[in-house]
Amino acid sequence: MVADTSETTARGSAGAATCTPSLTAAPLGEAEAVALARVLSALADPVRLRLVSIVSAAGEVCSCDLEGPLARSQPTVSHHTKVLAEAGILVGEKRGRWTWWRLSPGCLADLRQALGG
Amino acid sequence: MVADTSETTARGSAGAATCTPSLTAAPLGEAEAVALARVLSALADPVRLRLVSIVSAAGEVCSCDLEGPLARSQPTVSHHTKVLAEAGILVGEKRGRWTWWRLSPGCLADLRQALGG
DNA sequence: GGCTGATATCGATCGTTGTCAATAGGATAC
DNA sequence: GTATCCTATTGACAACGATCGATATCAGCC
Repeated sequence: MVADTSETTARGSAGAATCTPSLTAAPLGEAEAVALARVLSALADPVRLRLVSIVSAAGEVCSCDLEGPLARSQPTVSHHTKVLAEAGILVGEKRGRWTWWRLSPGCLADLRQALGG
Repeated sequence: MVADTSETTARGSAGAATCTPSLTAAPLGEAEAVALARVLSALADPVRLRLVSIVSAAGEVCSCDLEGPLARSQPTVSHHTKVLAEAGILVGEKRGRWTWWRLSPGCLADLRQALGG
């Protein structure tokens, strides 16, 4: 048990950058631009950038360990994790009372590629 | 001649992502996060993404050739080019009555690297 | 000089978003 | 069951940003 209790990812929302064509290749279509902008918007916040870097460095982080380093209230931290999860950047897993967050594998790589990598 | 008539770049504003450490390496500092967020914010808009992709595909584009493809008014296009220039993503050069825009060399590569490349 | 055309700025509007206090939801411990 | 703890949601407010019409600035032409 434990395994996959309930992937809080909200995968249904944004497909992330998962098959975005390169920015620098050809003129972006309207829909592609909107999809890419959604992922970039999720990252375009200092608090969320630091949140992602903390998760990335630690591999896996509990929500309760984010309030301190980010110097934000619990609702605000919850809000930011939700935004990042809806963008497909973070994956949340509930274990008991705690929610553990980790990076969605390949997401940042996809984003880099969309940026002309 | 011609050369550098007047680099409208507004280089004085944001240093771009020019020496941002990797997001995935260590926890980002406050200032670094703010700097990176500024560049990402500039890109986190569908209109600006398409603008960048148009410039990237064409190499160099006149302002007057952006209104049509972007389906936005002239003041709005001017606003977006200004935002991108202040973020260090676009470089503008005035030649006569026209302003020509091109990508700031290395900027996107720097950004990709900051994203953990 | 004045006229025309390209771009930038100003002002206003309106939707979005970051933030927190208060509250609700859920899981564990007693 | 009740208490306790962690997380999510709600509601409100302030700040930001995308957009456009009107106007200003500036370069070239007559």
